[in-house]
Amino acid sequence: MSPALQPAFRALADPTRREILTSLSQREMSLNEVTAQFSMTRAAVRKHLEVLVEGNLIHIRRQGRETLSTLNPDGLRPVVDWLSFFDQFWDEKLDALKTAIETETPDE
Amino acid sequence: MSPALQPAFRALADPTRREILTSLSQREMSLNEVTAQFSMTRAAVRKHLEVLVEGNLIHIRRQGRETLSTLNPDGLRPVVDWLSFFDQFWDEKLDALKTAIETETPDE
DNA sequence: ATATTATGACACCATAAGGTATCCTTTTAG
DNA sequence: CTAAAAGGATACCTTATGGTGTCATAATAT
Repeated sequence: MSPALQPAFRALADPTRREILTSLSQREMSLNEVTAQFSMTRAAVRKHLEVLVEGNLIHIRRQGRETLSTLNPDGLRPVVDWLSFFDQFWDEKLDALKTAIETETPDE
Repeated sequence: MSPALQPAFRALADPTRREILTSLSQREMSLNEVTAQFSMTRAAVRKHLEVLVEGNLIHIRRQGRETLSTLNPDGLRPVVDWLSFFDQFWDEKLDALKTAIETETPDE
């Protein structure tokens, strides 16, 4: 149950995989359906799906003769959490801006 | 002024680079200082820094004989924005939970 | 002036990554 | 039963990546 941050970040590093995630956010899709959205072979897409599984960003299940993939939003949690550490720096800038504005327009 | 999402995600995909970002969040550091935190050569670290610059996640400036790197928190913005699209799925789950709770304890 | 410090610039390497093509197996429609 | 549909599994290929080593160069301390 470890965070598994690396596999997730690794999975997100490829544009094709990010696009796949966006597609799967709409609905569950078979390998052929996912493949139809790209100009690459089914085998290539299958590899991307496997990387996404390793990153815990999607789930795959076999139904009959097709392989259905579904988005696993929770897998993004570790990533978002890691990034949230840097929120403080944005906040600091907002605070600085707020202070600047207040100082700029002294009310009394 | 484009988002440049890919270079940022690419830069974040490596654990060493993520660690560098964390270090730089503390203070500006020279190449030697950054290198001291890892068990790899200065050249290797320098390459990582270059990738971080391409991802717009840090800034580098030459001061005298040293090269100082500083964190650029704003560079994370495109990444966070992209990820925020998926927040809705978490919210949906929260809503489902809330609904479940409300249903579970009918008040009247 | 002269080491020493801090890098830049390359050349080079092994492995990981992203893709393709081919062949085999499992389901399912006729 | 038989062919088409949907994938799985390999083997292979090219480039990108993450690293190392070596040598040259700009700043600095003595």
